[in-house]
Amino acid sequence: MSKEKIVLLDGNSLAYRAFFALPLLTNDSGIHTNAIYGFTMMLQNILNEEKPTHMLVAWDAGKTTFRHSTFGEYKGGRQKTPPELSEQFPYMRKLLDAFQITQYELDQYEADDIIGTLSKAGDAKGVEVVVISGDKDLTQLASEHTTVCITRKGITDLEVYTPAHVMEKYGITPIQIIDMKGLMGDASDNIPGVPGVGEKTALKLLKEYGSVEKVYESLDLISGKKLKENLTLNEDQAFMSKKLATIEVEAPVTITIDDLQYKGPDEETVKSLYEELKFKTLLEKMSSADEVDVPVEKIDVRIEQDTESLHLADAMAFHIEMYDENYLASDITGISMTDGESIIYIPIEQVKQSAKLKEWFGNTNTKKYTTDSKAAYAALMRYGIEVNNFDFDLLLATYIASPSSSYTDVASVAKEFGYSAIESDETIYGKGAKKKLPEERILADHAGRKAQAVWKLKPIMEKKLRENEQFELYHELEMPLAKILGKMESTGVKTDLGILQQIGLELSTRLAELESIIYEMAGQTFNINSPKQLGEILFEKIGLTPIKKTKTGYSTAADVLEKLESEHEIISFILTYRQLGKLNSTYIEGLSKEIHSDGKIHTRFQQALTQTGRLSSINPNLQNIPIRLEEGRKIRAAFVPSEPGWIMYAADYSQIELRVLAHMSQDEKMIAAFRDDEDIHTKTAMDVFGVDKDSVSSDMRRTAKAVNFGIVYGISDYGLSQSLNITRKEAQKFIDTYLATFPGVKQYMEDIVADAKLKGYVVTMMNRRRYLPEITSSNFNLRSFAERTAMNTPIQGTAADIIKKAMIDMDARLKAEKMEAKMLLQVHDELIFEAPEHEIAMLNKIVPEVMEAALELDVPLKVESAYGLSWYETK
DNA sequence: CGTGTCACG
DNA sequence: ACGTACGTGACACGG
Repeated sequence: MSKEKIVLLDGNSLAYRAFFALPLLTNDSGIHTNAIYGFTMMLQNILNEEKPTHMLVAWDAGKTTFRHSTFGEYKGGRQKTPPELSEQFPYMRKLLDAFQITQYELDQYEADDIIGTLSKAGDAKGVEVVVISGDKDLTQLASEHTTVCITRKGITDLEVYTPAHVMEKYGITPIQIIDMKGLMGDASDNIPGVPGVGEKTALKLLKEYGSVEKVYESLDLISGKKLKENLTLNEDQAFMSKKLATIEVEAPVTITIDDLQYKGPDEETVKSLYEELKFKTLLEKMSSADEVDVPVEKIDVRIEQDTESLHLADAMAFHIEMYDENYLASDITGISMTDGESIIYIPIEQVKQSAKLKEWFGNTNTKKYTTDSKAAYAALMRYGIEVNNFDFDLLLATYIASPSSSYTDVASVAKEFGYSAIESDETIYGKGAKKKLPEERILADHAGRKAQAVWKLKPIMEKKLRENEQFELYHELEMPLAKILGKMESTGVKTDLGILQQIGLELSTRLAELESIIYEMAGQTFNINSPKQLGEILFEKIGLTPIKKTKTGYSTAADVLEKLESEHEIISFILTYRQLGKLNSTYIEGLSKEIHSDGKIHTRFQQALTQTGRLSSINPNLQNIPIRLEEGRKIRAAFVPSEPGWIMYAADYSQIELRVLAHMSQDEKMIAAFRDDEDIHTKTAMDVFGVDKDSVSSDMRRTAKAVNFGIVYGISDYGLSQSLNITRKEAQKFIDTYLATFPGVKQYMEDIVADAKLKGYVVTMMNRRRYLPEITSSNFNLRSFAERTAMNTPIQGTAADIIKKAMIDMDARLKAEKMEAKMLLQVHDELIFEAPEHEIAMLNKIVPEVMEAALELDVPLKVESAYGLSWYETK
């Protein structure tokens, strides 16, 4: 056991320091976080640097202390604690709890006194003590065993005061600091001292006489008439000031040094708190920094050169090691495998030549456990290896068990579930420009550890999933889907570069025209794409009325500009410029770059990312190709079948979220509307406005549609007012009428929020969970957001469950029918296929059939489909 | 690398 | 009173 080291922190002082050192940061939930953030930084720094065995954070107790009975105006005239800081204290305390650091406060005493008392106790035991504060007064505690660190500028820079340093800096001993304060006073604590005596005079007097008492004993010897007069007149005040500045070292503290043992943070709780506070950098640091400290146990990985004599078990964990995260493009460096006993690593050269390995992966009887089965499937596919019978996927298991934890690499997941021997990929490969391939031995060990982690984590994760009744969701929905998505990604979508370029040419011409018109109207050239410059032109030079502000200046968002259209003719040109610029940069230029040598775009679907169970699409995103405006919609003409004589086929669920809501809420009227196959928005308008079908105006239908959307999103009067451009009062009236019309929906919304408060999470029909810890928060914003999420997630998530199920069924059906048609894309409520023309009739039959039967609800699911020679024509 | 904006469901 | 509709990803800008 190493020597004891006690760190004592002055909580209030450091919190103030952090608060004023950092700008007033607000996280996106609306709470101020600058002091919490700074405090956390300090804390982590201290823990890293000092490595204490014992630790305490002392807080000031209430308003009055024993010092006030000595001097009523003690700390008088001090600014009240700003409310922006006050609101942050509870979080700092929570954070300390999560770090499992002892906190202490004592009625009538300040943090100083607690620290003084405990540091003296430590001194007496001969233990090393480190005191940390932003208040220089504490330097009086410096001694042989006690060092005092005072924050310098910024938040992590500390000045270390040992008795030697105090002597060097002031020429006095630490204990004389008290005398110094007695003579010169302290403006910040409202300690008066002796008028006319500042730091220089005080130090001079102390160097000569030693203490306040000695100074007064030797008054006659002091030179300087004015000084002598001041000292004489303020004798009582000098002694009182000294008393006030003296830190109590015998305060009646009820804890002892043994109570301060520090055993390290509770990582889970710290992490969830960081997540709550949106401390992204600290979150990332947490996983990488901690791993350095983990003693990495030896691992015995055999690098296989001869794979034909290899023995491969019937169930094995494996990991495909790749240099780049994009498994659709990056080369495999090697494969690690384990059967729970030995661990092997097969370099890619051996993998390529091994018939045995290929047989094992393809074998439908051997079970495969891995970190990311979709990546493994797609990557091995490129090497001509087909994988069958995945039986464990760490990425998906983690996602289902805890969707909020963002999965960066195997190391972080493994760590979270108690297996911490893996280094982060960043540690192994380096990052940024320094990223490079390490030598084979290091790579083999690293990959080997991952396979080992998969093996060890399988039973733990499966148990957890079974406990939560999520095993089926994971094993029968997400796992089979992973492979299907892998196929879709590998297949890719054929993209006609010529069409993109042609549209691009037209866009460029029009953009140039718009640009010169805008410059002329503005009377100068400027960067239209810069919100800052655009704001200055519109609201300062031209003098339009600013409607909304952002953190950094004027808002120039489309909804703002639209309100200004009547004020100046430049606005409509800017709006068009923005719209076309977006098409050009994101879709024409962006997509062109993504076309591979096979003439196709291969997006990747993220299956373990969204909080609701939806997929997302990246590199590029094919789930947000324009459709609403005709000019953008034309982009879809570039997405074409990969073979001559084939067609594109698209099928989408009609109103799937509202149908899910009808089912889940069991609202009679809504169920009836869908059963009768009515236009739901028109029906809503009829009921809400109390008119018959023929009297529903297009405006009424539009309003009803917006309210329906609002209901799905977790309605708020403000949100609806924004979308309809009406007042909040009017919006609230619509909501009230709506909920009175659909009492089942009202009941459901109330129940789901109440249930979420009780359980801490909400579930979809297939038992997908979303945890909502903030639903009980006292912060209005956080709580309201969680409440809306509670209403929205079961709906959006169930819709996601349904289409995932449809994709699995669809894949099986295409196979059963021996069709050539290929599923290419999923866009939340629609599926896009390509197929030979002669399969159209069959697709028209089976696609709607399968999609509509994916899950049985109390309302029918309805699918609409279309086909054509490009994605554009599937309308 | 954070912010603003805008594309989709 | 509080100040937002739910879920995503990509691009340009500017410190």
